[in-house]
Amino acid sequence: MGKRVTINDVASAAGVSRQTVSRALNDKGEIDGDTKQRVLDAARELGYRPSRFARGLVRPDTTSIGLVIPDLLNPFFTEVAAAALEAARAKGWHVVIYDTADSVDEELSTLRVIGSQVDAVVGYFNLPESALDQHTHGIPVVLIGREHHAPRFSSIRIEGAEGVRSAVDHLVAAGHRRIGMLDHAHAEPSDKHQWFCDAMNAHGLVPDKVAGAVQSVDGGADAFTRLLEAQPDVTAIFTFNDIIAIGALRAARRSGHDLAVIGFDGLQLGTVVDPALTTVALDTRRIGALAVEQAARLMSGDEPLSGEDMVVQAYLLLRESA
Amino acid sequence: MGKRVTINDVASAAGVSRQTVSRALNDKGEIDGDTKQRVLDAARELGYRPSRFARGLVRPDTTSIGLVIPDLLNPFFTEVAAAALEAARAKGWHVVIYDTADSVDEELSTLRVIGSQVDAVVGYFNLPESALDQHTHGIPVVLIGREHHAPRFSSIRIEGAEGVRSAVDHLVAAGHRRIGMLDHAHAEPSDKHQWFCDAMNAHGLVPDKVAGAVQSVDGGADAFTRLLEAQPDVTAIFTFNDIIAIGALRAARRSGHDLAVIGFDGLQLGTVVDPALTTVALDTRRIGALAVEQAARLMSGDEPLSGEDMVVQAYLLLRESA
DNA sequence: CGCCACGCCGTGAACGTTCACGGGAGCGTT
DNA sequence: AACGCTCCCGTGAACGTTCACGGCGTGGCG
Repeated sequence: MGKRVTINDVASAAGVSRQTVSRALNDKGEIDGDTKQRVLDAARELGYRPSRFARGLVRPDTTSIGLVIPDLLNPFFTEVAAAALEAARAKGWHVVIYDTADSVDEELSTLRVIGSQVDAVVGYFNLPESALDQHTHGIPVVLIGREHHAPRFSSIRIEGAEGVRSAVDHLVAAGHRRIGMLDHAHAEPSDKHQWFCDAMNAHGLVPDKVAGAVQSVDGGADAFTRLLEAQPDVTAIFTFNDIIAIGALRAARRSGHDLAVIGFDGLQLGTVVDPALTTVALDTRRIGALAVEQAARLMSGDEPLSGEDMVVQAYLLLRESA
Repeated sequence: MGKRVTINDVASAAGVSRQTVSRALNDKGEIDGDTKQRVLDAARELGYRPSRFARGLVRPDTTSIGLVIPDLLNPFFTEVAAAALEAARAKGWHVVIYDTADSVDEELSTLRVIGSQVDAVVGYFNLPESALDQHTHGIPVVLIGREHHAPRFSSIRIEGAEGVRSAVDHLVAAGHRRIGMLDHAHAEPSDKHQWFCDAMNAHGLVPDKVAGAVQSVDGGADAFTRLLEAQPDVTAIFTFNDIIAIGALRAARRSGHDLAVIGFDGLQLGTVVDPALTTVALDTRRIGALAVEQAARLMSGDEPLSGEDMVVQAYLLLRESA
């Protein structure tokens, strides 16, 4: 392993000083055309690459945040990421994206490696707060859709009870009484499941059987058939997210069933399927923007957003599938 | 603007030395439990955040690359990004994602800010190579789907002629003679348009009218109706990408036309629409992996991939829409 | 009592770059 | 000839952190 080639190596190779090399590379003035070319040649010859760390040390004007999401291929998180990217760009920040594949192990290894790379961390975590605290080396953390406790932490609250209630109201008004849910496949039920049960109870209905679904179109189709086997008289279904809903919709159509389906997320994607997906929508742009804003406040020491300013309200988006 | 809080500030506040602070924060041994707690308290009190640059300077074991894409919301680029993320993670690298919104101005401002942040740049650019060279401050650059010339640069070639030929073959074999295309809306025709024309000519057919489409579902629907107005006897359509194809498919269905449609990209998304989209597919995982591999070779000074090793071949993926 | 081992802590150095400043050569002006 | 100006270039210093090393006190063992 050869040592790193530094600016000094280039300097002595070109017969000039560090500063002149710096001038040549950064297109500063105050340098002769010939020497500049000579320096550039020497740099190429030696395979010189400036160290971003040394550069950043001297000009610490750039901040960058780490965005941690479970699955970039899920359009919901893509939308959140795009929104965060945009908000960060407006501040002149950089965004490093990490995909944890919805696995706690990956979260840990991500965290372990994130410390010396970013000034703040924003995203979705399953890890307990103590673990986050320990592996995050003193930088601010913003949790999306989850409570926080440590002072270095903050959060964005996702409030879906009302939106899910509207969805169930809508279903009930249309005459549905047996309503099932396709939840995620994790060990403990999701928030959405709780909201669903509350809404059902408010109508004096008992939630029908719940099936756990892998978060993909096929996973949704799978869970749908399982649910229908166990509970054949279900006439409507609420799902953990739009991807699963689309899978359920496809499975329903192929098996000749005519069910009402309501998803969760409000993805654009829901408009291209047939029938277009009715869904409980979340403003992903707002989520991304709020997350960045929280990180900004945490880093500057300002009072973080609180109360209504840090919650994102879900709402029922009526299309065709219910 | 207060000055930055450094490790020394924390040290004197806690009545210890830098090194002890460092030990406390990084969970090293060789430190007393009480002093460790005292240091941690002082750090929180002062709002201390370690500088990632200073850290990286002493332990330059982490490399990170910048991934530049035109639009993260386009699933094609999302898939490429996810693949690159995965390949980078396997190497222990970090990926900073930049979204240029398909605008040359944004490319420039992105480049301007990227220099001190990453060790290499990978992605899709419209900027001329001279501009890239100038604003990239001496770090390696990998171009996707575009030729390179400068020695610091490299590229991944996208070869679609054969795949598009198969698509046209398939259409012709099914009896289609009047085949139109929905290209992108930029000033000059795309590579895909060229491939399409070549394939048509090989059959002695003349390409039918081409409509420019904004790259969205609605854009595709729009272009479809325009094309059909101008050329009512078209029976099949080839499109610039899957998003546009899906829009065309939807517009066709709604207007009662029964046309064959073939897209380009091979998105997962194509399986959830009805009929499932036949498409000329690209292996996005391979694109992402190759791009990262090229960056690795450029940075280590190894011979970059060349010839067949650096091309991604498109192939016809038959589903239901043609 | 002498010695070594060990736990805890501090000091110089180094990482690679840019900034602020200073200085010399060349040329024109007074 | 002295002065000033412009153009080009080099020298210390600084950025904030970790590493290697050395030092001090305390306790155990021979």
